[in-house]
Amino acid sequence: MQTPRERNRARIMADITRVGREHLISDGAAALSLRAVTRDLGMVSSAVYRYVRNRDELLTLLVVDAYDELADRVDAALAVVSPEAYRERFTVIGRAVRTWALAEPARWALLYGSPVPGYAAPEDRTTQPGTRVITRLLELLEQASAAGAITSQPIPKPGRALAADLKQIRGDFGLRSTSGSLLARGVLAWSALLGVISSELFGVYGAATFSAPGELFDHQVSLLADVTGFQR
Amino acid sequence: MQTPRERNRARIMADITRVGREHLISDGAAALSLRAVTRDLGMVSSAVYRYVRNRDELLTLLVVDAYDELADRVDAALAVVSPEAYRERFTVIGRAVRTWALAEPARWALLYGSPVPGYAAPEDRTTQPGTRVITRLLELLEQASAAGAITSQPIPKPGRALAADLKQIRGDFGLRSTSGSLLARGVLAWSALLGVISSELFGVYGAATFSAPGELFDHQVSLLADVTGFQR
DNA sequence: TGTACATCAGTGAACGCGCGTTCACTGATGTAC
DNA sequence: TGTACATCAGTGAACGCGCGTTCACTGATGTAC
Repeated sequence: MQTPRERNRARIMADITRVGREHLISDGAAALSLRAVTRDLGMVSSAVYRYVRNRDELLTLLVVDAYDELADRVDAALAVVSPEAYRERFTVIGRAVRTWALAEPARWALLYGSPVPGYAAPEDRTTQPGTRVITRLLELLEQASAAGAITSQPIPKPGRALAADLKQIRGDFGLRSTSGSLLARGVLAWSALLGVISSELFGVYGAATFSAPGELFDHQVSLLADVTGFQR
Repeated sequence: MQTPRERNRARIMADITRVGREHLISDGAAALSLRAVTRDLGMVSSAVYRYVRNRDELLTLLVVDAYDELADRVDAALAVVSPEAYRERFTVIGRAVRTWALAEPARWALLYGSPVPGYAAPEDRTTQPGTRVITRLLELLEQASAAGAITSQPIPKPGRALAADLKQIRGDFGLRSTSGSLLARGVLAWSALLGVISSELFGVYGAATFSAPGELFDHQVSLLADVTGFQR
């Protein structure tokens, strides 16, 4: 049902995204240049404007593309783990995220690193893909909790405002079994995971400190599973 | 003992750093421009080269400046807390880091956000200031541990390579009382802290999700204190 | 204390480069009858 | 099926901008005797 023109357009949009990814890798998001991308496609610089409104829109394409690829990897990794192996599923999410980040550092930086100066991701286009992974994590908490597979812990009581926020989130995501306290631990686990991965990727610990970063990561994820309450 | 010339030079170096900081805030590190900084100082663009070898050196100045200011804030915050209040000291480190990050998001991004494309911080100049805060954290673990104020926890056993790395670090930092397992938890706490702060600062959770980010942070730090083993 | 020379700070012009975006245009593809 | 018109894709020139870095230079500051 596609005309040749439509097919061509789709192909070129894909090409733009692909070349944009490559430029992200070599120059970073702040230096991403529409002209350079177009040049690599063998077009004249003004031709991109037939496909993309401006530079910000190219960035948005790349953000959405990256969120979706990351989430696809997580979903693929989860697909081969038993739905009842809650702790393992947590570990698998962590490992899949790290694996993608190590393979795609520039795109990781685009999603979870410093904001690109002058660019604000449009929420209406990035929120859905951007919440796919954390949604998986919340689903996992919900299922584990419903199955009684979460260790209750004597954690500090959230303040009033925090408790209200947590309640709101539980409503938004339809979490019935997940307590506010568990949700708070899940949020910490996710932030901590981002921190652990970014620390490794961005070189916080220096090159020579950890010779086996994979072992360090597995250990940290295991600790995070403990805090969250996943039974061993 | 300073000649007028030396005094002038020192003043201008300070001016360059100050204006550089301002540009970092408005444009980010990747777009930091020597020319723009010099222009703001009322000099002609080529004049900076009397003070700074090139753009990378300006970035290094700003990195060192930022690390030192952050560490100074942490030290100042710790100074008013009893040396035996171990858990509180942990909390105070976390809060001081967050407070600085919120006040100086661009400089935070320079230190702990995405790497600046094409720039590598020279280890001989940035490692010392860059490790000041984590050194405080490790000292705290050591003291708390020596005082028996750390709860032992049934944590996963580190693998061989990780165990060797941890042993090396304990040697480098002169940690006698700190076990490898405690050190690993401390490293997690630090990475997680970076992740929690960057998540808030870089907008990982969207603008509307948490109405009281300070409460969320305190709660998360408290959880991290638990994982690390600080007694309540 | 005064002078001759050396060092330093700042100037202004220049090199060569890349950027985002607009615009009038040509030729190809698609659509209505 | 053929033709007339509308839409679309890509061109090439242009606008106005900013960048890092080098270089020969002038005048001010510092130093040795």
